[in-house]
Amino acid sequence: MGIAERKLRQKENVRAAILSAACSMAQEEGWQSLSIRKIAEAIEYSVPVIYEHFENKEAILLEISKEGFRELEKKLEQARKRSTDPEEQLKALADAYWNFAFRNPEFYQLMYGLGIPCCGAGKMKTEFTAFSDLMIGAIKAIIKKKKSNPEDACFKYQALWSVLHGLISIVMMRKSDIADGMNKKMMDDVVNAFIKNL
Amino acid sequence: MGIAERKLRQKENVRAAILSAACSMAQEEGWQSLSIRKIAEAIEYSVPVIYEHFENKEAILLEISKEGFRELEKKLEQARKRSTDPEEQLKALADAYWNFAFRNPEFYQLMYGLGIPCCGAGKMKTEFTAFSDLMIGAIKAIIKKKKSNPEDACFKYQALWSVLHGLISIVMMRKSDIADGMNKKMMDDVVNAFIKNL
DNA sequence: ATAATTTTGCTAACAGTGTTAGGAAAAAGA
DNA sequence: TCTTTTTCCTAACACTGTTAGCAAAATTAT
Repeated sequence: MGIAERKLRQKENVRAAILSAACSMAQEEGWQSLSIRKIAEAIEYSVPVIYEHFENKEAILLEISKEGFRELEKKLEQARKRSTDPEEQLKALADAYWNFAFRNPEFYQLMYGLGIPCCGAGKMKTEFTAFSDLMIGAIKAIIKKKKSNPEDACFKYQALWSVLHGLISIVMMRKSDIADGMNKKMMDDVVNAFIKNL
Repeated sequence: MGIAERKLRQKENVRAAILSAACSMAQEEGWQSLSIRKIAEAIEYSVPVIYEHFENKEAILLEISKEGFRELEKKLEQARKRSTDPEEQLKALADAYWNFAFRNPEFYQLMYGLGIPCCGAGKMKTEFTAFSDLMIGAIKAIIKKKKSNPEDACFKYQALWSVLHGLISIVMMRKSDIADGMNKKMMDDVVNAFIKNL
């Protein structure tokens, strides 16, 4: 009897519809404006049906997040295959990583827990400037001492800032998902290597 | 007549109480569980009073975020002053930056828009492993080709990951607050420099 | 001191959120 | 055909941010 199978298939369809609706809604309006009720309306079912497929909203987002990781991995795998030279491979990997992030910003934000509603976009220029001045000052002094190219100061600062913030935010948001190794000692090593290379 | 001044002072007190209550509540339970009603209860006023001091919830968070930047800048300034050698200064700056982030995680999260409720902590190990395998593979191959120290592969991978994610998330969340310069071209430069130093 | 006016701060509501209890209708099996 | 199971909805609960409208208190003017 194929009845049970048809039912299972239908159930699977509803589940897929939930994820698909959540995805496209997030892509259009961002995660903040995604609600269970809107999903229910989109899939033309009532709200409790959603809870038959997912324990709660977080479970839906978790699933989509995992889908994001799978998609990213696929892109990275494709990129790696484009060359046999490891240097080219690494460049292609970084390239694919960047492209994935900015072609699927909603996915990326979900995957790394980015996106508290209120970060005051456009209203923090002075704050960031004050911070960059401090860092660039020290970097320029080191460059001068080493007689390296002073033009690089700004670029070097941005690289250092990125690595600091990246490391911190990965450890802060994903501590329980990553290997130990990533910690303060690692940051010290990175900073030392950075200085050595100025 | 000091009446007007007293009133102004009282009003300022309420405003400060709002910010203080919001801060300590966030530190205890995180930003997600902070609500206007809870703030109102904490300062022993009714809800609409809060809206006489702040346009909306976002304005409160924005203010606290700015306070965070000021605090961070203060710590960085102190760190810089501890030495006259620029290399020591830069190390101290990075150190202070890290410490600020992990001593005030709520602040840091607010400042960089970290912290969507549902990032599925602890449930993404396999996903991250798949990603790291790809990157470490390429890195190890380059190291082998260059006959560098193979022990460094893991550390190098973490550094590259950090800088990629840091750069992306800064650009993604704070594009309108930072100087241009930070873009894909910059990432390419960073990756090239990284490869050169393997 | 009394009356008018402003300021202050409240209650109560609106529209939205995630989540769940309980029951009606439809489908399947006996 | 009757019983049982599955499916799915309405309605509610306890929250959320936000605001309209009103009562009481404080200030100012008469």
